Amino acid sequence: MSQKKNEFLENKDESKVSGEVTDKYSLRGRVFNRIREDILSGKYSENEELKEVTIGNELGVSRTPVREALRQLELEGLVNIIPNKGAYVTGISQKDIHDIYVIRSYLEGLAANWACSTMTEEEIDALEENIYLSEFHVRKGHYEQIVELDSQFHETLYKASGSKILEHQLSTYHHYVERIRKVSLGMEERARKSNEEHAAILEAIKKRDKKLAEKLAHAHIISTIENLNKQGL
Amino acid sequence: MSQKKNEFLENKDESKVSGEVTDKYSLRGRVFNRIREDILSGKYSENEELKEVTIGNELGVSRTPVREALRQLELEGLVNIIPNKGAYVTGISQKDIHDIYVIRSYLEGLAANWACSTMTEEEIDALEENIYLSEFHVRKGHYEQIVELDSQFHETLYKASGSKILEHQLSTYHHYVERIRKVSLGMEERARKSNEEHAAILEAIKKRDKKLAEKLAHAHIISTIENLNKQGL
DNA sequence: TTGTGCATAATTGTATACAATAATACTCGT
DNA sequence: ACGAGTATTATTGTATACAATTATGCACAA
Repeated sequence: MSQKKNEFLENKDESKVSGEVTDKYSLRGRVFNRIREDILSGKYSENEELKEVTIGNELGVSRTPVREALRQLELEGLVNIIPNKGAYVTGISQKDIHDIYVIRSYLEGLAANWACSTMTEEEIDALEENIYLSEFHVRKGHYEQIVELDSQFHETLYKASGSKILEHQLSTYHHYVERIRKVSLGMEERARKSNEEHAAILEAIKKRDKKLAEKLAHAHIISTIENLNKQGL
Repeated sequence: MSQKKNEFLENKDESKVSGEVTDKYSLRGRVFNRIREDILSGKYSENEELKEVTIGNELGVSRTPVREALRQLELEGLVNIIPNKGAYVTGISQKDIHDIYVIRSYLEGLAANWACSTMTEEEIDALEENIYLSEFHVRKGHYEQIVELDSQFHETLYKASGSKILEHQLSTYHHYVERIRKVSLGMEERARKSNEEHAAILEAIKKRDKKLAEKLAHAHIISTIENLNKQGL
């Protein structure tokens, strides 16, 4: 075998994004994330066949981790596996992304509603700090940090909802549209407005006003959708 | 090895439930369904460790299909895998079930709303037949068929929503609570009422009245929750 | 030329072998 | 008796071998 010093086998640390399910430090986990990334980024085209040996060779690993990764991606809906035939890229369309945001608008509302009952003081403090910090980075134009803080805000909210199921689902969607979020928050105008909306949501939760919190969280995502439309996404 | 004629290896046909992701005819698919069933039915207790070889021996298969199944179950949230340690049963609590129904109440509403734009004549016909047939089986007390028709009704609605994402998610939840649904629809009173609600939802969709369809579909699931509470679930 | 059938190759499905890691038990000194 | 350190075992992680299935190509007849 060519033994071509594959950097994939070395690269053990990536930015730790919250809400991860798959193990980042096993080969399977890394193959999983890699393929997912490649699908979401459009490296693979719709309906393209993903062959276990080919991917394995590209990444310098055997079929085993690749197979496991593909099976998991099937459950995420990113690949379609036809038994005894192969794994085919499903990809996600513009409409899919739109649908995810609409679904999220309901579920984030629900999370905010539930969080009114279950959010702890520590979580409130964490969100206040998040908003404060984010304000700073927006002024400075630190987009990397803005995106990370946005992730943290939402993940904290999900956890604070007190529902394992809801948290799991929202995390999945949130990660799904990670790429899109980076573009969206790349506009200063939107980043600022988004943070203001976060602040309003937190205020409602602090007052334990379920209806208001739900409405604001819902509106926050709708507002994101409108922004995406403006950007032609 | 003991070679104890394991019936698991023979049993190739099970009731074909719609919305299935995993292949029922591969070993992996059958192991997956079996473990899921065992977790949902309470055969495994919370936090119990699932060892690959043990399960493999019980089912008369090697570790490979078991591993793949466990990795998939991790994504469904039914097991928690700690790298290099093991797979532990997460199970789903009463609260989880309740949460799923609340989430579904929103998403089924959304599905009904969207279906107003996208449902075809064929789908409408199928649902009308479904309701008509279901009426018959309710009168006769054929609970097996009632549950199957209920599944079909909802799966058709999901598909008619025209959203791959929404369909996928609702199917997953729907299957998650399959066991519960059987109990719920086992009450004649509820089975009858449920079918009436289906009819009302379909009428709204036929009139392409999005708001009404959404409201009725939402209420249908809420109504189911209330029924479950009545049954002490 | 076209299409059918068979041989061959490519690919997935499953089992097993080997490697790495974590859990357990044991030894030995105090 | 007790604990630290180490050897042993158990278990998971990955690679490879073999089996089953599907795709491909070629021969050959109409």
